[in-house]
Amino acid sequence: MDKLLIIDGNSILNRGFYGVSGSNLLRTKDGIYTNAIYGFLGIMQKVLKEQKPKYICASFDLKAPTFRHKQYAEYKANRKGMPYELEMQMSYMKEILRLMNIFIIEKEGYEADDIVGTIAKQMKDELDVKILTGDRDSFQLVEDNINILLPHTVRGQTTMEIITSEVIKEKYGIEPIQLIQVKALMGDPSDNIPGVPGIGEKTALSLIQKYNSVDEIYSFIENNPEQKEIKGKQLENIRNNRPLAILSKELGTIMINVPIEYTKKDLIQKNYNDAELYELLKRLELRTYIGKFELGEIEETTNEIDLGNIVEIYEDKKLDELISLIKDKKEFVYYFSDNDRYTFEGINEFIIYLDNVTYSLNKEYMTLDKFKKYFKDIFENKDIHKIGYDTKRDYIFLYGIDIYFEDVFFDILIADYLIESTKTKFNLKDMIRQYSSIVLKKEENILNSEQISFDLGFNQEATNKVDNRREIAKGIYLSYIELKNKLQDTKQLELFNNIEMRLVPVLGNMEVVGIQVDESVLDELGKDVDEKVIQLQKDIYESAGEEFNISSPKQLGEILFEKLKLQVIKKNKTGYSTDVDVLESLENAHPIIPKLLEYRKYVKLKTTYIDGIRPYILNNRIHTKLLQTSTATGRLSSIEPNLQNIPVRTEYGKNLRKLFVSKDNCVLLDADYSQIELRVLSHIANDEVMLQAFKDNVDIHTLTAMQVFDLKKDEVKPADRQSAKAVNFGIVYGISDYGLAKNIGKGVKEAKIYIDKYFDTYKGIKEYMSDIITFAKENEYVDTMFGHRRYIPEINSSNYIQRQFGERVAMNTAIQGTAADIIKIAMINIYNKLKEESLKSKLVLQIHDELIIETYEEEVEKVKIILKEGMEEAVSLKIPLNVEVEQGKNWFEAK
DNA sequence: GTGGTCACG
DNA sequence: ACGTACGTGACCACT
Repeated sequence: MDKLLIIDGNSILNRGFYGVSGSNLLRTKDGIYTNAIYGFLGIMQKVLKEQKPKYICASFDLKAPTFRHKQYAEYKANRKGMPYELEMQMSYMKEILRLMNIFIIEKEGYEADDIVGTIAKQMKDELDVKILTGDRDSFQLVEDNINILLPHTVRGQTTMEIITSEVIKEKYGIEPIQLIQVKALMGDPSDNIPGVPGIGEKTALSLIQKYNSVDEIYSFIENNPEQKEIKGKQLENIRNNRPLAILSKELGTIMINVPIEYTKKDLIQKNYNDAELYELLKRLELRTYIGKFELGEIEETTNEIDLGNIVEIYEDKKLDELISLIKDKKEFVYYFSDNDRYTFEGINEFIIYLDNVTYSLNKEYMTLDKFKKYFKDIFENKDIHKIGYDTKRDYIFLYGIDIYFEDVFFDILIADYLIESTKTKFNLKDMIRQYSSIVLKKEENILNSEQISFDLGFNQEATNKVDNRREIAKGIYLSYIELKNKLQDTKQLELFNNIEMRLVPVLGNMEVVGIQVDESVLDELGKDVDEKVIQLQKDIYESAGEEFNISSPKQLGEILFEKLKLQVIKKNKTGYSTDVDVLESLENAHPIIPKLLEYRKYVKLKTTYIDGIRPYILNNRIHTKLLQTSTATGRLSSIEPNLQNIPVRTEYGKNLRKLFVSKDNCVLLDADYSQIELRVLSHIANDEVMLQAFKDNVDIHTLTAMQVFDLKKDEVKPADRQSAKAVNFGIVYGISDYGLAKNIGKGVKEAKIYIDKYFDTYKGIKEYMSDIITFAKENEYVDTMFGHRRYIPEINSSNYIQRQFGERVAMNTAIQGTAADIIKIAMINIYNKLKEESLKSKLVLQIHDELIIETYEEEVEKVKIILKEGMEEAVSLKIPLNVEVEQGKNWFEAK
């Protein structure tokens, strides 16, 4: 049977609007908002690709003064109007659909979902109907030939959940059509459907599962006055609110008889009006979709921008002139066009831009000696301002040829990250387009990734195909101007200059230096782990009575919950959950469980940490990449390999830390902040009680236990302290009773009492949490003490879950982010101090609240002080920061 | 390429 | 009534 795709236009546009909203909503240079359209097309494109429907249509609400009935008018009036930014996108969206020759159905006085319902029911016998909507209310339409495609957008990635009758039955235990009955009872506040007071989803579902419908519930009650199945307050509510239930049922029912006229032929998907569609998408600056909808090969050009001249430098006289011009102007833009940044040979071209002229120094002319002769001074002179993109890469490349690029003036990559810190993927081409409207001619001739790499394998031929030199140079320059203003506007310029830019050489240096490893540790530990894994595998097979892939959650789930009939604790999208929580709660249910837990532990150790790390060892050192632009809070992250999550919590896993050693004549100094996040919180919130506790150096978890559980100091048992610790962590994460309850394995009620007690004790923190949420709701962002800003559009979402998430983020970001800022400052100060004092010891790792320095034996005493004081005195808070320093030949000993 | 799981702060 | 603790990255299975 051919497929028909019916799009609920309003719902999907809404989805697009709230799904695609970064810091500043996507808009064109003429100020047309396009984020909802962007999201709509993204979802639609995905569905078209997956479903390939032969028939297609879309419907939209059309408001009119005619209403279904009087109550409806009131109901409608109560609904929140569309934001202006969304409303203005509606007509463009319809126009795009028209140009795609997609049949649009609207009818005065009817909503999109009613039209969708009507068409679906009318066409279900002839066509395989798929309804694309983000509205769960539409589930009631599902039947054998009608499925719902429900888009989920997570971090810009769209996935489609297919809702069939089976899914509904599985999920709710009722037929799809009965969802109307459920809704009649529970209501829906967001849609102003009242429902029966005191009845929520749980009760409504169980009632319908039992009695099938609202009517049957009422006849049951009436015909059995003696019944005891429904009783008390609930019975009273149901009995007294029959009119509400009936009204709610009516309001919650999607119409399937809207008078609309169309023929099956109207619904056929025809060809797009390519040329016009192309023009419109271009005007809306939605270039990605021009490609995705295959609207031909588009040669985009950059109009109206004066790219300036290009000057090829091929003789020393010209180069001398350029150098003196640079020294005169003291500021220039540069870019290394390359296919391998690790070596000088990998650079194809070096471009410099100033005074609207692009200078090109190509590799035939620019030998290594010449480059060093002319540019070492330039790059090492901090009074000459260098503006670039991904300057940490440049630092590393230049370091390799003995040029020490220690003062970065402006990196547009990092500037862009500060402007949009929730973004994780950056590339030069998009950035230039966004900030300068210059469009690079072809993808292949610039690098796509901002990360440094020791083994980039770019194809050299592709690299020189298109001449984009002026576009890149001018693009970086214009981005710099634009970003500088944005940093100013968002009050982040100081953070950018004093912290982020000064951190670049620190991180570059740490990457180049790397950390020494003793590979024999891996060999020995590997052998041990292998043996354990093999034995455990054997035990598990025996216990299960068959062999299967233990690492497959699917196969494991079948064994545990079908074959061994263990109790299902938790489910996930794909089936049974088998995570630690589940296994631990089944610990005594079957002898296979402890074996599985152990198996998982050893396999993790082997795959991720033993076999996983080995390939990164280069001349006995590991050079992890420290990313400065990957987290929303301002923390760093570590990749290839990740050295910020090396095991420490279990005795056995900890042994891996013996892998990380100091080189000859050195030791590792390891320093970490004690309770930095809580200290930061007490400072920001200005909470007297907690500040005093830190001043007196009392154990904060014990104090919390005393306050929250009403105990005297000697009455606090280790378990109490443990629970109190969880509460403190919870506060930092943005507390919720449910989350806390889950973590400490107690009831939600109990958790709530703890939280109330906590806020009773730490009144300043309570006030701070409520203030920060208010601030975030008003401004849709929060920031750290040093101004690192994070936008939280979710905080005003109409979706409860998203909104709650937004609130937790608001509470957590300033704390986590400020701590991140502080250790960055410490790193900068320590790095510079080591340099100033001509010490050879080097920073080698940062693990969020911990720094490791590979320290020469003769420098230990000096470095210890620099490290400790550098961290403790990074900032001055109302209370001291406490740092503990340890030393050892390896990381295990030094911790 | 995504989801599940698990390592860290 | 609603269903989650905050921030990351790597590995495996599976589609």
